Amino acid sequence: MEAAYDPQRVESEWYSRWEAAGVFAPEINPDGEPFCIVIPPPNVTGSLHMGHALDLSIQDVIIRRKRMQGYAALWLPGTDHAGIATQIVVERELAEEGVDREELGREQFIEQVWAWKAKFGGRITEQMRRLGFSTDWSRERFTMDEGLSEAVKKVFVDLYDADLIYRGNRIINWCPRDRTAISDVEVIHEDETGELVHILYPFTDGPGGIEVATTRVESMLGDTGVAVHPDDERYSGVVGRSVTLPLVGREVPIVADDAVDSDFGTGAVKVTPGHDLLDFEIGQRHGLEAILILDEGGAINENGGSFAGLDRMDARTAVKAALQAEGAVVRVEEHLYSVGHCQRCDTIVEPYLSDQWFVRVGPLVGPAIEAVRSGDIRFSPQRWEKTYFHWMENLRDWTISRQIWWGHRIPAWYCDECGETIVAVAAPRRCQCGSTSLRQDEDVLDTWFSSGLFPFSALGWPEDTDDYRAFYPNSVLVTGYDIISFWVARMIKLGLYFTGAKPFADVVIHGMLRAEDGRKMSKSVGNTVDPLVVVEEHGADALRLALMQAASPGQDIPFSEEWVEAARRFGNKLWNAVRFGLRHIAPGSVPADGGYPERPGPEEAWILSRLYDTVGRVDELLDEFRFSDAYGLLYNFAWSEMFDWFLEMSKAPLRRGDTSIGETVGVVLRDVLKLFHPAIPYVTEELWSELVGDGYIASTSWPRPPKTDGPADFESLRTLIVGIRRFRAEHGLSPRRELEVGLYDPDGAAAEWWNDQFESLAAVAPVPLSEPPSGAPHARVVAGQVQAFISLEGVVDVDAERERLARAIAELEASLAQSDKKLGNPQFVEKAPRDVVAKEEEKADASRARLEKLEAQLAELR
RNA sequence: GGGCGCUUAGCUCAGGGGGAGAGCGCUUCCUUGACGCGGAAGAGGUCCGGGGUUCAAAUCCCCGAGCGCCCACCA
Repeated sequence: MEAAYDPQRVESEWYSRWEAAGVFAPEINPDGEPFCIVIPPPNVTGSLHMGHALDLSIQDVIIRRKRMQGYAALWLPGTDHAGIATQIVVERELAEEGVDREELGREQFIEQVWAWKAKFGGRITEQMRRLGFSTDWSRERFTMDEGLSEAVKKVFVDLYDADLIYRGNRIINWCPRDRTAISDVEVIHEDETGELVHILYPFTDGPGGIEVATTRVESMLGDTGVAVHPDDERYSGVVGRSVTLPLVGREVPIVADDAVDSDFGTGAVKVTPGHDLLDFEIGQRHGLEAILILDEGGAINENGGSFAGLDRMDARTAVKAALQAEGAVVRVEEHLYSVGHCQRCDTIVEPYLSDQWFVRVGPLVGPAIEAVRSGDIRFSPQRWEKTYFHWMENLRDWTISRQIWWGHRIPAWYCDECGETIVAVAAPRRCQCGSTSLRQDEDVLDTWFSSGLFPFSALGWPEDTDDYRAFYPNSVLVTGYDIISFWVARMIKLGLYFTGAKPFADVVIHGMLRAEDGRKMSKSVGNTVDPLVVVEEHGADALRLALMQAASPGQDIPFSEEWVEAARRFGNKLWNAVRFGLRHIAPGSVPADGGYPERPGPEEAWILSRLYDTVGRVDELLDEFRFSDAYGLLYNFAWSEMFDWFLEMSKAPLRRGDTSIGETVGVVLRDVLKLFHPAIPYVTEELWSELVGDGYIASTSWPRPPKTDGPADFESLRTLIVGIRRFRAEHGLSPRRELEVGLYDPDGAAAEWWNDQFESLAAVAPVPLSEPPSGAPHARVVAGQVQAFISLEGVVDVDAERERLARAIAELEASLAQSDKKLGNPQFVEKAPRDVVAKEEEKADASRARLEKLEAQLAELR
């Protein structure tokens, strides 16, 4: 075995061997009970970021453990066509070559995107391989695959037939840069300080006027009314009258509507039905015309008169100036309000009246809420259910059409002759009116429409495939809280509606990875950390273990390279522990499972009992998706107990040629490798090949050590050894300095095996005493009934030891005083549980006994 | 306007009614044949503040402060 741990070397070969051996591809029969996770499909043109690394590391830990536990464990990978995001990327690329999308035309452009996908679509999946994720690539899916596209069409047509999809002329969010509609969840609201401009609209039929206020002054070009609250006495006389718009000259009515908030501003609101949702609704109720004043690129159109051609932001300035020139501006004040930005390109979005397709979500919401409320689907941590409910209960219809080219084209055709709309899976040849002049809708579907089907469409639905039958519903879904509304909620709604079953049983929500300073990682701030760079430096195992240790459920994580370094040191430690083992055990001699000694020696019994306990607790924690707790516990077991104590304790027996303890070293090391394998697959596989050499750790069984009772006197031994070490440290004695130590043991608890350990761990050879020594001064280390007496003669200054003792006595007295106070409280003795009281009594007794001995010793030293 | 989260060691964070923890950093010692990417022994904490419940509160409840996030038709 290589002397030094080199992550890059260790991580270079295993992945292709796992893949070639089909380790990640489950057989439905007879491998066992199915267990399935589908990946949140990343953008096909993207590259792996830290968030992916966290998300996928969690999934790999879950799936690798389940696989080891004997489940037919499927982790299904895939990528998302990511409509707008991908189109933007390809457009930008073409623009650099001087090619314009419009010039190219739709078909050619789409060809270009497919070419782009062919060229770069493998990048992110290669990166996933580098990180060691055990997805079954033989089942890889792409959201625009033929099968998945069929599923999309079927879902669209079925929802249309059920009147759950409709086309309508509504106010939607429009991104002028991307020139498409986007859904509510794709709008990011940010608070910004702008101007609230108060304008006086003069009455048409007389003097005076009505004052309105707006943050988007240019929208007044499209005003077709003014609204006030019906109960607002200030305006009771003006409802029914009309005002004349400055600049525009249009005469518009004053209406009364409940939606108006009398307490805001002047209590009168200008109504722009074409560019505001509330105004649209008011307009509908009062028959006000909706006038569009913006074109698709966000510039003022011909309805804006002399302002036509100006970008909306320039128009804002120009219209305000023109109004001021007319004296129509009453005042201008600063105003904090929230502005919607496009999630993809950060452009300010506009409310925009347009023809779009919508999913009527109302009827889908009830079952989706019930599935979570009843516990059929569980969120973990549970508090994220609140977010889910809150979002579900406040839903508006989902805008699903996008005015872009890359995506699933809407399966709707319009007849040129009669205007009929035909929605069908296959392109219709002729209309019912007989016409063959049919045009397909130009729009494509929101990307999330297809990803919302992924848990079942990726398994072959609507075909009744073996995979669908075996792996649906999925077992677990792992994702960040940022896409609960985009994705999780929609999968639940659509899954329940179309399959009649929940899409998954557990939803594991993790936090966002942040930069070291706690801020969001963002390309524009320039504080992103590329996981592949980290992997190159420290290895995939180190990054993965660091993420798992930091992944406190549902909580954001500031990324810190220090953690990765620490995790890599753990890999190094593990490496060297196995290297130590192999000095005493023949390579390949450790069985792949079992092999626990039937009559373990005391050191072995201790570590086996600790192993048993650790496996039990780790299993509980992992079943509850508490990854950081589980790996924290494992880390401490491996390092503090297995390596620092047991391996050290094994040295003396091994030197004597004790083969039994060698077997135990091998078996426990093997189980440590197994327990860590889901998090750090590479180094554990490499070490497995050295230690066990049989098959792959990736497809072996999860540890199941037998229940073993550790030796009752282990803690006494440990106390004495630590005490002697401490004695040396506090007196500045070299670890090599010989000490005369006598061991007084009235109960005979100090067995023979202790001698080895004293020699090995404390570098002393204790002499058994039949009674406590008298005369010459001694330091004393007390562990229950057993006491170690360290001769002070010629070793340390008696004064120094006296001081040391005095400090120990003071500490002990303080703790004893606390115990006595508790035990002296009758309320405590009566009301506290018996075991708590008993424990406290034990503690007090032990302290008292120890104190007595220390005081006796102090007296001896005078 | 509504909701959620966080506040614990110098730093970054776990924990969650009865012994205050980890990593990193810090101090002292150690060239023992697994590992100095290591070992041993330590120092360091009014668990944000104030009330309450309880025999017992860092932990549960209420109030407050600071920070962060999400949602909302904030003209």
